Amino acid sequence: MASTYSILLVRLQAGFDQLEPGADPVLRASERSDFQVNGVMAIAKRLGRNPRDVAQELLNYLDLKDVASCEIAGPGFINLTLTSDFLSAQLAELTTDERLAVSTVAEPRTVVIDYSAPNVAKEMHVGHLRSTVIGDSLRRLHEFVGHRVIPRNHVGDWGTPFGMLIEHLIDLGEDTAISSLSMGDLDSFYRAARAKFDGDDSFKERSRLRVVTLQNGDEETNRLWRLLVDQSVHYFSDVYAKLDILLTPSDVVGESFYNFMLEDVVRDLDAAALLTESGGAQCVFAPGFANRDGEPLPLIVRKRDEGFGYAATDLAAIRNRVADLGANEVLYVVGAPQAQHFDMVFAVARLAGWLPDSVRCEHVPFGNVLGPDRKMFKTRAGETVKLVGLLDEAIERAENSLRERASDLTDDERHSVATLVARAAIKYADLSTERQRDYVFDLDRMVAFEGDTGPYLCYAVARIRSIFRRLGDVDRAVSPRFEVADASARALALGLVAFPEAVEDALELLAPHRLCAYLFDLAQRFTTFYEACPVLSSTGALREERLALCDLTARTLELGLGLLGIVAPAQM
RNA sequence: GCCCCCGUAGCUCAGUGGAUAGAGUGUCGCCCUCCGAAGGCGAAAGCGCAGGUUCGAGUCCUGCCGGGGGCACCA
Repeated sequence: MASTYSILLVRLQAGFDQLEPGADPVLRASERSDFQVNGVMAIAKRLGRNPRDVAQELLNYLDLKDVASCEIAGPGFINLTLTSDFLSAQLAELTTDERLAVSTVAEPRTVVIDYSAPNVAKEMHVGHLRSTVIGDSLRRLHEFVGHRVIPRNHVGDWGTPFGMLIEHLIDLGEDTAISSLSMGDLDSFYRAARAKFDGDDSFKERSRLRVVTLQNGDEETNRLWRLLVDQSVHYFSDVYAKLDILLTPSDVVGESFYNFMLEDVVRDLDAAALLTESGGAQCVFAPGFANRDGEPLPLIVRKRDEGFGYAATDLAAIRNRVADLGANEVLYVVGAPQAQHFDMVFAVARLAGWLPDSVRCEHVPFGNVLGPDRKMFKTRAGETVKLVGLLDEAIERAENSLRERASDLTDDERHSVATLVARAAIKYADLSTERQRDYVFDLDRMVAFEGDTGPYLCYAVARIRSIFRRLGDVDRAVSPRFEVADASARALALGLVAFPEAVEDALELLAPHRLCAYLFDLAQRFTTFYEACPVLSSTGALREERLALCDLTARTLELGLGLLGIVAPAQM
């Protein structure tokens, strides 16, 4: 079905085209009426005419009678009020539309989304939360509208630390090492290796040699390396499961995967005459980048010691994604500090011809997670905060909150509900702030059942579902005629029909927080309606309408939360 | 020094060049013989500063102030 907004826009566009072909009607939701049209003033300006006269003329061209009434207001706004027939018809269509009026795209793209990217043999910590949660939501959004998403978990599974990690593994013995890693205590393994590396020169030398044998493809060394990687990937999967993140081991395509392509990357850059030697390193100088002295800033693809930098890996990855995976779009959900690096990598990839203009390649940056002191979030001891620990604590707090509020859940039920609520709390808190901005991690606020939180949205869903539980699940299929006479019901209805634009907005801007804001607003509209309009004690057509509004609200919240990677419990 | 991001209510945050800048939280005041008060209704409270562009600026441009980040071989 066509969304309410899109129907209005098509009609308006036809009218605007007669004034000035292609002019944007600037259709927006409004507080003064249902929608407002702001585009007239701009046209009047260009035509050198009085805006209200132009608005008056436009009304002659507009064919809106069956959908909305118009009123010219202020300097030249046009306020639209939907006819009750039209609003009713839109609502009726929604009741039978699984997609709630969100259309699928006409031209599906192949979208590579690079997200999460933890490091092998290292704990997943809060630093990975944003990439993981935001990337996962972007993935769900793209898939929902019909794009083909290829997730890539670009894990750090290569480089100099692996010499020391493998030597440490050998020292421990495989069995001991594996059992220690499989307990998920990756950090202590890493730290032990690090400590030996820093304090024991012979170990350091062994580690250095081990890197060489690893990179030369020594079979036994690679087997040991593979053990480390597999154990870590297994652990990551546990964390993803715990957080309900879609990533699987088959999405893991780590740095090592591109290893054998790096020689070619450098060779081809050289062949394209893009390569320059500088300070012993092989570099590409893309125009527009300067260092702190104002001199050209290189992208170093091959270091002085002949090793490859991560720039080479990222270039190889772009090539692979465009040429082999057929990506039309590549999104890197990586922290904001890497902005310049990606600018340079993309610039070089374009210079080399590996990234055609037709391919959208974009760094999707996000701000830091800060502690209460507004510095990077760390424990009191200055260590990174484990993701699983965070989730466990959130579950515990959610469970306590649920226990306090006399609910008739069994202990098992309460625990599984608490798990869902805790996930909702953490994910929603992360997704609901504007991506680029740093945010202060405050578990108390996240798990609060009051306010703009995941738990509040869960509660809104649970309340609605409880109505239908009382009802015994009957009368659900009726598709009533909607009158939406009550102001709060009408406000709710307008919220319901706005869902497709919220989804599109989040997609276009790669901004899940837009969807969050919409869902919270919808939940508030619902509770206002719920206070004003008794459902079960009403009768006849009114009751049918109210039940249908309840059901639509629950479905919209559930679908919207689902696109954020959040599952709301039906009861809590 | 150059570049990027951010400065909105006491606090945490929304705000696609449009009308009277919105929420949450906290504070204060109301509302449970009524479907889940984990809620609702109401009040007080704000765009860092100065210019500029525009019919119209929180939004765009310039400068300044304040905070964070990046700026050649760790990714």
